[in-house]
Amino acid sequence: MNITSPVLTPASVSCNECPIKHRAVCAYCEKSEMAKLEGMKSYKTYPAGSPIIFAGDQMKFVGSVVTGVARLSQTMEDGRRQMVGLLLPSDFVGRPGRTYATFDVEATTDVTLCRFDRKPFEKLLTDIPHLRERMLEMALDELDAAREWMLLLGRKTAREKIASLLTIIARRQNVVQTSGKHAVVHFDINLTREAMSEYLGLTLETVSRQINALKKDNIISLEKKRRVVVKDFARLLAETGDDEDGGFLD
Amino acid sequence: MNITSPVLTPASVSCNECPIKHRAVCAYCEKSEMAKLEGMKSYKTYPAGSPIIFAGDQMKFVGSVVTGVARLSQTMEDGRRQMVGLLLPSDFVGRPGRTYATFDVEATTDVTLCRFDRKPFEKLLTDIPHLRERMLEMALDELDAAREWMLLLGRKTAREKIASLLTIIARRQNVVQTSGKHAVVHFDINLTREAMSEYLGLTLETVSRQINALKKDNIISLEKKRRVVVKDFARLLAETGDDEDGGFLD
DNA sequence: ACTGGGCCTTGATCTAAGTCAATTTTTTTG
DNA sequence: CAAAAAAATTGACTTAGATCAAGGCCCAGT
Repeated sequence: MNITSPVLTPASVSCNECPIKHRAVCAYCEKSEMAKLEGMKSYKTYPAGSPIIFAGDQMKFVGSVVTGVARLSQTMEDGRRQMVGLLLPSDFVGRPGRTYATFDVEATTDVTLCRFDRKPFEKLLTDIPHLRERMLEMALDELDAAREWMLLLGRKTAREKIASLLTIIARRQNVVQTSGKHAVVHFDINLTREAMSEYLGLTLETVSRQINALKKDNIISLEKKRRVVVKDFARLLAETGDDEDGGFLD
Repeated sequence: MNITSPVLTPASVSCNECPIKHRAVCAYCEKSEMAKLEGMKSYKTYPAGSPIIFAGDQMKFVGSVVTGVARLSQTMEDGRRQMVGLLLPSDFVGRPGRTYATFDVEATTDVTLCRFDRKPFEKLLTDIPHLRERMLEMALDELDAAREWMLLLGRKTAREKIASLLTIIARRQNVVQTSGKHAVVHFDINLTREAMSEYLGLTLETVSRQINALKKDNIISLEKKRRVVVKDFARLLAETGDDEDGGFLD
């Protein structure tokens, strides 16, 4: 579902041709280091909607998302759910140093993971500085993202939340050119209204209403419910409540 | 203000006697490594209420909170504010590898930082594996905390938010013995109602009402507005909406 | 082509938390 | 110690978003 290129199968991909090699944990590794990882890795594909890890489970492996979209979420006893991570290709799954999972991970679209057994991976993490270096960088980036997300959850209105989500998804898919701020831009949101509501701390009805409000205000339009056309990206940005262009610094 | 022991002054403390040496970034360093850090460090004390760093500022230093409480927050153009980090002793301030600050940092109580110039510190981070190792661990812990916080912001009711905040503060001050779950426990919240509201994504009026509701329901009582007595910790925990005892795993 | 089941939309109503506006309590300081 | 400032409470009222409840749409499979 929504995987454009053919699904990768276990033994078929060498790290050389890996689509995420420049952004994943292994990004800084040298040839000899890659060889070690290559020897340990295995691919696994999870169908859309299926669980990858349950909170509380023992965590036997860690790995990188190669294709597809996965989500990290938390569930309360009475069923309230909050997404706490949106995992796209190159994002890391699992926390080295922890035996049990703290959050649920599930496949939103079909997801292929490049997996490593946790214990041996942890060993490599101490042996290969490049790996730890990249891991730290990724953790700090995620922390920054989590903090932006906290502002969204704590202070933004429903409309601002939707505009922010669309902006985030557009940015992560690299469909926005830094130049053409006013450009028309289109992309798929690989999330149901319900998944969006779990991301944003809203109900799915509110998500639906706000998306349609943005449509009525002529800021976006929809092709096929999950495909969004942003008529004027700058206007969408203005609706997020964030200052300026997002203030990209360093 | 609320600093129990005498305020540290710049040259007076050797790393040997540092109160946070077992939990700070430097926790895993060996003697020779500590010597390098010792040569670079300097203390600075910020009075309660004063800014430590503004978002957008150039980040000249990084460091650890030695005493006091600081907060990391984000402000929207129209003044809405959300706290995105609560920094207690041993917590790290600043993000290595970033030239400009993304968030505001300000002193909530008087705060003493153990500071390092950013550039030389980054150099040490690549030279001393122990430093990077601890840094990664701390970043991952903060990420987990941020994700719990996201659940709080996105899905919890005002009452659950207050109960959660009190629980978090009590835990961080180590006043809760894992054994005596039903024990009476008292501690200070070094935060104004407004600061609490910024933490929780509420207004200060709602914070006040909910604290008084918990008081009326005989779950807590107050001495001096900022000092809380939890009558029965297990009951407070039940009010957080989290499952069980917080499910401490590994 | 028909039908069943996910999704999604839309309307009516409800409510938790926000807003506005005084007080009261506590802390600071001259 | 009194006065001023800061923080906290409390009440009355409003509102954004939740909840409850139909329907509609769009494909996947027979």
